Amino acid sequence: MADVKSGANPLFLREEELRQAMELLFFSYRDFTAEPDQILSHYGFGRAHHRVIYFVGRHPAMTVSELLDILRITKQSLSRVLSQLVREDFIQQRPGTEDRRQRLLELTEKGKKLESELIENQRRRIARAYRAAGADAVAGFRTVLYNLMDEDGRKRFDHIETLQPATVRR
Amino acid sequence: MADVKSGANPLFLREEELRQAMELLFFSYRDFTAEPDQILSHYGFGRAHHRVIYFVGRHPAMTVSELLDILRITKQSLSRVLSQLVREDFIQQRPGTEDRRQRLLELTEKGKKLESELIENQRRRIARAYRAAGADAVAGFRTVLYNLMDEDGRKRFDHIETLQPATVRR
DNA sequence: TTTTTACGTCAGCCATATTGACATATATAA
DNA sequence: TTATATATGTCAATATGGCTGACGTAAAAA
Repeated sequence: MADVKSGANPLFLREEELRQAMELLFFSYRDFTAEPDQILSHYGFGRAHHRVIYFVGRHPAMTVSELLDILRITKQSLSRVLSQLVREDFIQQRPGTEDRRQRLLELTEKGKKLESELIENQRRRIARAYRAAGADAVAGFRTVLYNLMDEDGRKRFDHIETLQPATVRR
Repeated sequence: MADVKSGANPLFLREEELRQAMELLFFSYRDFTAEPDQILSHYGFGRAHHRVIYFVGRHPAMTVSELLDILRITKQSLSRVLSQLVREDFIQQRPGTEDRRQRLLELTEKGKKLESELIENQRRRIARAYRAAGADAVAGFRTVLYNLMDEDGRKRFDHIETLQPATVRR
């Protein structure tokens, strides 16, 4: 109770701190994905569909390659999920204007509706956690997750100034 | 640069903050599990084996029911993975002393070696992130993840005073 | 003694990932 | 122009890790 930071000195990462971090990640991720998984199962979809819907919603006119790069799966794996989403009219494809080999991906209205349903669910959870934890904690949460990523993945967030090392440590 | 907390006011969870949280979780978890997955594949194991090894290592003499409760999978699913680990001498079982129906689970020496290998890998990543983020950020990271969990999962951490709401918010 | 609990197992199904091989259309470089 | 590289798709086979349902055994508890 005395010292909020007692277990957090990174220079002395003791067994308990280490395990605590691993378990917090495991359990929070488990719970974070459980409800969307539930929703998706009503549509006969799984977590893979969620990821595709999410990133296409995030980056309209995304190409297949970009999506593969984000998801880090093979095109064969993506193909099954993506073509299912296209077939059932959640996502639509159109040829690229500059490069007509590309299939630019967009959510249809139906896709946007599902996207909202999934996002709203997670929004509630995140809002609750952020509110309970407070603004300073949220900043710390974002900074640690950012640094947990590979160099490569961190680039994706480089436009966000509050995540940059220089601005984060006072 | 000006305001570290600019994007973190939980009362106004804007689209960008929401998406940022979702993506930080997705990418950091993806990268956090990628290397262990690599190691495990050398043994012909997957992430499911990792989870079993981890929690048995964490709680020696754990029963099968406790493990099922943590992992939230069916006993049939666990059975395949667990019996493989027992067969290949990573985990050993012994009857409970009080209740002889139970099979108490323990890591063998071989199991402990694999556990260390996996933990050491993640320790480096966590240590790096903690060091880069700083102690305050670490406290925030832990607090947010804690609150992201279901009520139920949070109980697992209730013995850790630095995660309790009263002590976390000044 | 009966019922419940802890655990295991068999059989079959499904989702999601993999690798390898091959095809097509289009862009780009020689 | 021709050759090569790229973006995408698809077929086939395989593996992992979930699931449900059914059934069985040993031991605890009522």
